[in-house]
Amino acid sequence: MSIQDTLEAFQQRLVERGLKSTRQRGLIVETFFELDRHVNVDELLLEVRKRRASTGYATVYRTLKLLVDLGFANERRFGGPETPTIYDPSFERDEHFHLICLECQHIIEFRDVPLEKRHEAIAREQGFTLQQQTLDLYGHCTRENCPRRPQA
Amino acid sequence: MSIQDTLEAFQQRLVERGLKSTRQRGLIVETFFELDRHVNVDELLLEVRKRRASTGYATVYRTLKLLVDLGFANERRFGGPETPTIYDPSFERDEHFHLICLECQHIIEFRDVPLEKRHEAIAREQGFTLQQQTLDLYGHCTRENCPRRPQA
DNA sequence: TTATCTGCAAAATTTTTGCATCGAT
DNA sequence: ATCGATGCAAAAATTTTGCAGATAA
Repeated sequence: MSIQDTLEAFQQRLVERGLKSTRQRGLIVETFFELDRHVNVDELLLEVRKRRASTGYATVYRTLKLLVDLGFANERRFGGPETPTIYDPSFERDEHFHLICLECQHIIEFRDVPLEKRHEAIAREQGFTLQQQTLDLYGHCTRENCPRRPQA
Repeated sequence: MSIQDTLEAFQQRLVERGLKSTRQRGLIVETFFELDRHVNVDELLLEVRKRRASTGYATVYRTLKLLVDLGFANERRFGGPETPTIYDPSFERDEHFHLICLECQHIIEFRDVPLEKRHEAIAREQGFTLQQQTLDLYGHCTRENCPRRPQA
């Protein structure tokens, strides 16, 4: 799904909800999807301000909440209160899971459909209708520059 | 593992780290494990103050962080920034996963050893040494008093 | 005794809100 | 024209920190 398509889908959802499709929202959402990675509010605001300097904090917060409500992003925090809240682009139940390095904070995303199905089955057994799932695996990675990289 | 055992294990870990075993810490930790459920800082402080009214916020925060560092608790937030950070008692790799009702916030904990193994295997494939894992399944539950309970 | 811990209050952070103005429909 | 959206600044909420006095080793 291209950025253009995603933007259009977003605009459409806005209208369906009786909300307005404004330049500001378009700009923020477009920037968010172009970056196409985990961002915190500051990073996104900074990027948006490169294009329109007068953009306010509140608008970015409000637009991100909107993205979450409409299912275009997930709000996450990997770690305790001191770690920043980040926003993860996601389109339509395009579930993906995370592997997080506790040392260098490097994050790998991966998909695993059988696992998704398994989770659904578990939820069903417990009388739940599954809407969303998050799986976060924390460990030590093997990247060159990881400070606690296992020796070869 | 009894509360008494857990308390002792905690005290021992403290000493190993060159930290002091104080009444305050004992009290807070004991209260935390007696409650034996997800609590936020306020709830815990309230409970601790029933036993010793002069207890300060900062000490509870600091002790909870200690519990997390020593592996006796996990710091979690189920939902966006508006949801409270909660602390979940956990002893020694006693992994458990969560099913969260999006309507009534009811939380079911469950264990699933095969799933844990599977996660370990996934991490290994990606060159990670797994240290911790969280699986959160969000959906709608079927409790009597759940506001969005499916009709029978 | 000495280093750590505690409680308080202040500070730092993060997120939300009120309100006047602006912009989309 | 109307009603929602935006930007600013202030407020609220959450978490951390500095410091003086208290406590454990």
